Formats: sequence, structure tokens, C-alpha cells
Amino acid sequence: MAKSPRISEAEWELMEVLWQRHPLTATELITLLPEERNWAPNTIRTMLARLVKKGALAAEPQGGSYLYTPLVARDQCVGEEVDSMMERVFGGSLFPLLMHFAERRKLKPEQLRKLRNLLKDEEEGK
Amino acid sequence: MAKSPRISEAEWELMEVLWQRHPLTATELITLLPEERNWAPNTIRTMLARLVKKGALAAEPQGGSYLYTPLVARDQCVGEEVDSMMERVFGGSLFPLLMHFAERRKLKPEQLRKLRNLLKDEEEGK
DNA sequence: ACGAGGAAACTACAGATGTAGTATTCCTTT
DNA sequence: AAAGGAATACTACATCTGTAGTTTCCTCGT
Repeated sequence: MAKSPRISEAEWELMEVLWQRHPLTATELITLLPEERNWAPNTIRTMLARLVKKGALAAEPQGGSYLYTPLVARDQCVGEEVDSMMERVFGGSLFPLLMHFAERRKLKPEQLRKLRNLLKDEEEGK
Repeated sequence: MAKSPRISEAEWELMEVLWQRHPLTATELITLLPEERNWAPNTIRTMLARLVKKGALAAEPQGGSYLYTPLVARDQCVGEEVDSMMERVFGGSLFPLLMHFAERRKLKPEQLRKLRNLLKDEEEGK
């Protein structure tokens, strides 16, 4: 499967809405966005246009407007996002990531031990 | 603790080297970079300058040259990187991330069950 | 059929990023 | 002290991102 286009942070928010519910017109999408993000409508339309250009969305004309639909699966985008991050900061290996969480979220040592154990095969198999 | 500056993908590679070994001059750093990355020396120096401007590196003059040293801890950068990604694609919650790995890396269902169990408190506590 | 109002198209612009060329400076060696 | 070589400083430039204003166009209601 081909790599999906890169979705930027702000774009991600639009995609989230569209992955949950589509097709949508720009106006509908705007009403569905969390209000905290009070982007100017034109900002959102610009981002939509970029997402279409990137091939992340399809834009189907519908009476003077467009209906937008995701062309890339959320799962795939997530996968690529995660992989890229993992590659960058954990050398691609799962275990250090879990260690990271274990430390940050302060798992109890006993949980940690179990977790480590559980994932040993994983790491070796990789 | 203050937020560390944003380290871009390419910059990350320089930082990795410097986190492992510092202080280094630009030239030393260049020799330590993986050869695949055959950046022009000037490219690397530009990135170094940017990292200094961002406050990610200190540049100590040393006989007509500089010695570069990280000013931000790798751990902290990793944390912020991970948090940002988690926020973006997993709504900040750990469990879906683990599910993702479980699916992608094909954990055995039994491992998965244990893992889920193990992390339940974590999720609830959040 | 015409006008109002909303959509889309086009334009703008600053900051980040990837990538590197050119110019200047300054240390070191004859 | 002058030259050579390296390191830095400055400049460049295309693309992506965040953010939005201005202009044009189409559609629906009267």
C-alpha cells in the first residue's frame, strides 16, 4: 500500500472529524469542530483545499459546494505517524517506548516487571 | 520545567550524536554522522546554528571554532515528542497505542489480554 | 430574472524546514 | 608577515504550515 500523505497537526483535527463522519461539506465540518479551535472559516477551507491537493480528501461537487470524504484510512495514517515517531526517538523498537511510559506514568515495579516479561518475546522476535 | 524547543526530524539526527557524545566540534560531529546522510557540511553547520538559536545547543568558542553541547535532555525531548504524537493520534490515552501495537505486531491474544489487564488501572487512573 | 448571501478561488505573508552556495574571517604554518 | 586552508557568517530559495483577507462566482429565493 502506498504511503499516505503527511497530515500536519492542524490538518489532523479536520481529518478526525471527517473520519468519524463523512461526507461533509465545509460548513458542516466547521460546526463539528471543537469551539476552542476558533479558526476563521477561511482557514479551514484553506486546509481542506490542501488536504484535497495532497490526496487525503476527495471533494465531490454538490450544488455549488463540495462534499469531502477521506481518501486515506485513519489506521494507516496513525501507523505512519507512530512509525515515524518510533524511528526518530526510539530507534524503531517498541520496548524503550514502553519503558518510557512505565517511568513517566510510574507503573508499580511489579507491573513493570510483568510488562517487561510479557514483551520480551516481542523484542527478540523483532 | 520549561518546554524544550521543537527538534525537527533532520535536527534530531544531529542531536542524537551529540546526546551520545559531547562536546563536539562541527567537524567531529560530521564524521560521526551515519554516511547515508550525506549532507553537505554547510547543511550541517546551518542546522547546528539553528539548534543553537533555538536554545537546544550551547556553542562554546574554542580556537576559531565551536564546541557544541546539548542544553536539553534527551529524555525531555522524547517525552514531548511522544506526548504530542499521543495527543494527536490517540487522544492522549495510552491504551489505544498499545492496542495499535498489539494489532500491528500481532501479539498473541493471550498476551494481549494480560497486557490489557495490566494497564487497566493506568487507564482508569488517568 | 435579479439580487443577496454564501462558497470557493485566489492571494498573502511570516515562520519553519531542508538544503546548500558564497563570502569573510581567522588560525596556523612557513 | 603572507598564504593557505578551514570554519564561520551570510545569503538563498523552494516547500510546508498556520492563518486569514479579498475577489469572484454560483445558487436559491422572491
